[in-house]
Amino acid sequence: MIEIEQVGESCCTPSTMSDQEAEHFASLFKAISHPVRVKMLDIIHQANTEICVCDIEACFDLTQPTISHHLKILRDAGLIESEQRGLWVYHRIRRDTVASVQQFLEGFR
Amino acid sequence: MIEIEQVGESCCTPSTMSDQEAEHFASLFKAISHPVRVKMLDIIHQANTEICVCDIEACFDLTQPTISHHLKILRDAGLIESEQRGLWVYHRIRRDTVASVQQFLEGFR
DNA sequence: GTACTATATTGACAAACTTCGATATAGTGG
DNA sequence: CCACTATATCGAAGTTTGTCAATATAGTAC
Repeated sequence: MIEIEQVGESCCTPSTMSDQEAEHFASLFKAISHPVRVKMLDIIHQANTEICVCDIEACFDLTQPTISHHLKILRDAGLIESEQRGLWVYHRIRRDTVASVQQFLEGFR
Repeated sequence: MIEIEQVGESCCTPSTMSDQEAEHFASLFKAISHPVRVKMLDIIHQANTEICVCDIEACFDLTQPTISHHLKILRDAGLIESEQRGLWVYHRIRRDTVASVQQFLEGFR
């Protein structure tokens, strides 16, 4: 359970950000916060909309369940989308989500 | 210990990203991957270069050591910088670091 | 010097994360 | 149907993270 209690009047510089928004973006950042997943995003991006799990596996010294786990985290966060065709599952970046993270950071400049 | 072994020739879509780069940005994302720290960045940004720890404390239902811990994570990641003046420590966003994260994400669009 | 204040550090505990081996699911092809 | 392949899920072990209470540090004011 996360506790972010906004004390309202006693907070001298009230945040314009809701707890929901903070949690939403924190979970997005958490999804990208592992070097394997950072590299996965790059591999998927480089592959240009067509890459399957077995190809991704070949890039890492990790077991298949671990690769599958990291892909699920990226998928659950909405950072990639997956499509099954036959036995293979293909992946691509969700540019809308990446853009929303970028836009969020724009607020801190 | 993190293991990202690039298998070279067997990887059909070689990543253009070095392991170092992946780890660098993963650690930046990790620093922002907690709702308290997301909100802290917003509070510090809203305060416009002048806010001390005790002011930040007032915005959360957390103890002082916990606030100090989260601030240290942001500082170590280079996302904020801190300056002591008398008893107080003031904080501000490091726009260059935020910009570098934005630029990094630009590569995935 | 002492008393006080703001912040940092330490140590402990619970919760979450990462990884693996084992197993399950689901599609293909005989 | 059976054998095979690609991917997902489960369960457990080890590591990391978040939080607190207690304590330390360092600056201010007397």
